[in-house]
Order: sequence, then structure tokens, then C-alpha cells
Amino acid sequence: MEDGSDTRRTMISRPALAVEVANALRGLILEGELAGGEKIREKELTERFGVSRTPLREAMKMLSSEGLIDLIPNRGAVISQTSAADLADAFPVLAALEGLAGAQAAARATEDELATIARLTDELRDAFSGGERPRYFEINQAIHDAILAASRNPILQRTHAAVAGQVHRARYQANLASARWQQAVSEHEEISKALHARDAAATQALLSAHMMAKLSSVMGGRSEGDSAPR
Amino acid sequence: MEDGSDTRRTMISRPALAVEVANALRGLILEGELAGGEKIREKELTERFGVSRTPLREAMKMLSSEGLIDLIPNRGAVISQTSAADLADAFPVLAALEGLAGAQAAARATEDELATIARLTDELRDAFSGGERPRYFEINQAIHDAILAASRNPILQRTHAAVAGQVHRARYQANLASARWQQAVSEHEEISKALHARDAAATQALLSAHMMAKLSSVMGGRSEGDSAPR
DNA sequence: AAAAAGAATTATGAATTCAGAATTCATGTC
DNA sequence: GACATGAATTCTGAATTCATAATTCTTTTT
Repeated sequence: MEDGSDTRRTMISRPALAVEVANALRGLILEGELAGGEKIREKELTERFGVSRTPLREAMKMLSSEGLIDLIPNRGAVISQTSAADLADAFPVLAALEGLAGAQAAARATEDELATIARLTDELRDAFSGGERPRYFEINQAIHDAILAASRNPILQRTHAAVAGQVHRARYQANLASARWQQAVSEHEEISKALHARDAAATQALLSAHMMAKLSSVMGGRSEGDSAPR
Repeated sequence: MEDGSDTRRTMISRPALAVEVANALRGLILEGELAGGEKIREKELTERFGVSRTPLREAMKMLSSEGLIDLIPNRGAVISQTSAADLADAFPVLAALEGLAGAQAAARATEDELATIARLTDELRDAFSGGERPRYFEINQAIHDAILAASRNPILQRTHAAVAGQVHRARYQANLASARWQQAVSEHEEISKALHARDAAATQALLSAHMMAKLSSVMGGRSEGDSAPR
């Protein structure tokens, strides 16, 4: 919700170039275009974005605070790669945060928000039935975002986004075996049900367990396939 | 201005001036020297720190990512003040995070770490018995830090630090009525006991409840008399 | 031929400079 | 006398410039 008094979409407000660069760079990292461990050459990015080094360096400082890149004193910056250990560390944190989000959402969500989550959950099952993996991931993300938003806790949302960003690329690595995929859909339906029942404790427990199951899925997918011993 | 000849020192690694400035500025904010809502004048800080505007602005971008200051497009930066609503939002997050820290610490802490926590808990009671408020706060902080460290989860520690930083100044506002103070000490003793018993679930519940009780204390102290800062 | 040392090139760290916007003060008009 | 408009000053935003450190390539010596 924007400031209602802002009648016109005044393009007069300048979004601060360094912030724009930070968003663009964050996008490149989250999209996976910049692989983990890759060195950042300032010159390359300044030419790519068409800005000078100053806003780029400010943007890199921002992303380093977010944990997306690592700054090495006089040797530049590298995209921080997420190791298996990092995933094992981050997912319990995400589980705790999303559990809290679920509990607060159960208490605070509007009926509209609950209806939206229920609808998304139906669409999630549709995507699963149709075997549409990209759409499934998209809807899954939308559900989690909706729950976070329904928690009405900006600090929780920001904190979650910061942690989720660090493991974002692992999302695509969650290669769902059909059995676990099915289970994930069922878990989401239980979560939606608990939310509608305004059962904070149940929602919290279900969401937390759901995230931990996701960790198992991601870790399992890791141990199997692509052997990239980095 | 100081002698810049520190380049001749045995400083093999240079900690990046912008990071140093960020740490110093973070300290000023956390110490309360820069009050919430206060405007940051770059010129003033550059003169204070003896650096140019470039590293200072990079540092400010870092702190804005941490949520400690708010950047207003062409109007500079202001210290983000924590409202009562922010506290009410942040403490459940801290409760969830510390609960997780307790659970993981119960599983992973070394005997030495548990002994240290037990010793600190004893000192906490001593500080309470002696009515030494500053020492109590210090030991309390040390205990929570020790539990976080014992969780062996760097991401959890970083996330907690980020959220705790945003409500740091509220720490001093927790004016403990003696009854609640007594209760807090007892809670800490229960937490230490649960940790020694390696009871993850109990530790998690106790720590989480402890943090929520702290929220009540802080909010209560706010409504009463927020008169004397310090 | 291989390894080490030194020089050159490249990239990063930081300050200065330049441009643009906002706020404040002064002046003029109603 | 008060309010509005314009100009000046101050502050932020961004690029350029300068310095320093690291890496790489070349040459020399073993």
C-alpha cells in the first residue's frame, strides 16, 4: 500500500541509482546468471549497467551486508556460494521464521488473504497434477509470500527475505521426486486448512515441518546428481 | 586528523575503510549517541571520522541494508527509530530465532559451553541479588550470545544480530520491576537446566517464552515512564 | 628447461570534483 | 502584514582522477 495522498505516479522521485544497481545485481545473482564463487569485475559490470564505479561499489557494499556477495579486502568481491552446510544452517532458520509467519497469519490474516491462499493451494495441486514444474515453483513461492504478507510483520518479512535470498538458488535444486512432490502438496493443503481454522499452533508446526522436509528434499537432490565438487 | 602513516605498520590485511566506518557508525547508533529520527549530516561525520565522503556513503548504504538507517532519495539519511509497533514485530522474531538457537545449542553445545552458560547464569543471579543493573544487562547479553554461539549456526547468528540490532536501544528501556527481574533470573536458570539436560524442545519453548516476556517488560516500561534514557 | 625475481599492467580503494536538487532566505506584491 | 515567488546556499548524487596493491608476464639465473 502506497501513500494514498500521492495522487499522481510522479516519476519525479528518483530511486537512487545505487539502489537500482543493487536490485539489478541482486537479480543477476538470484537468477543464477552470476554463479557462486564467481569473481566480480567492476569494469565489466559498470559497462553492463552503464554507470560509474561509485554507485556500483555502493551497491556491492549493500549486497555484502545482505550476505549475497563476499568482499575480499583488496581482491574484489565474489558471489557467495551456498554450501551444503549453509543450506543445513539456513533452512531451520527459514522454518522458524515461516512457522512464526504462519502463527501470526493465522491470527491476523483477513478472510480475503485466506481465500487467496486457499485458491493458490488449489492451483498448486493443479500444477502438480499437470506436472508443470516451473508453475509449481512459482505458485509455491506465491503461497509462502502470501503467508508472510498475511503475518503483517514487516520485520519478519524483511528478515525472511534476507535469509531466503542466501539460499535462493537452492530452490531450483529442489528436484522433487514425485512421491515427495505429492507430499509437499498435501502439506500445503494442511497448512491452508490450519490457517482457515485460525489454528496458530498447528499452522506454525505444519509450516516449520514443511520447511524442514524441503531441506531434506534439497539435500537429497544434492547428494545424488550433478557432481560439482567445488 | 591523525597521522596516516599506519600504512607503514605491520598491517598485512587492510579491513576496508568503508567497513571500519560502518562499524564505527553502527556503534554510534547502537550506543544511542545518534538518536532515532536524527538526520545524518555527511559533512559532520566525515570530519568526525577523518575520512572522505566516499567510504562514508558506502558505509551508510551498508547500514541501510541492515535496517539501522533509512535512506531518503535526495534528502539524506536518518537514524531509523524503533516504534512500539516495531518492537512488537521484532520480539516474536527474536523469540523464534532464539528458540531455534536454544534447540540447536541443546543438541550441539560442548560441555564447556554448557558450563560457561551455567556459570554466567550464576553470575546473573549474583548481579540480580546485588541490584547491579548494568552488570545484569551485560551478563544477560553474554548468555544469549553464548547460546547463539553454541548453536553452531552462523546464519542464525547473523540473522539474529541483524534483528537484534534494530531493537538494540530498547534493551536499555527494559526497566525491570523487581518482580519481573526475579522472574527473568528464574527463567534463565530453567533455560540453563534444560540445556544441560539436552532437552531441545524444552530449551526452545523456554527461550521463546523468555523473549516474549521480555517484550511485555519492554512494552510495560514504555507505557510507564520512558523519561530517563540511561 | 624450470624457477624465481622484478617490472608492468590491471584492478581496487579512496578522495576530489562536478552536477543536480532541496531548503531556506529575501524581496516583492497583494 | 502576510504570502508567494525567485534566487542563493547547502547538501546529496555520481563520475572522474589519483594512489596503492595484486597479479601476471617476461627475463635472467641456476
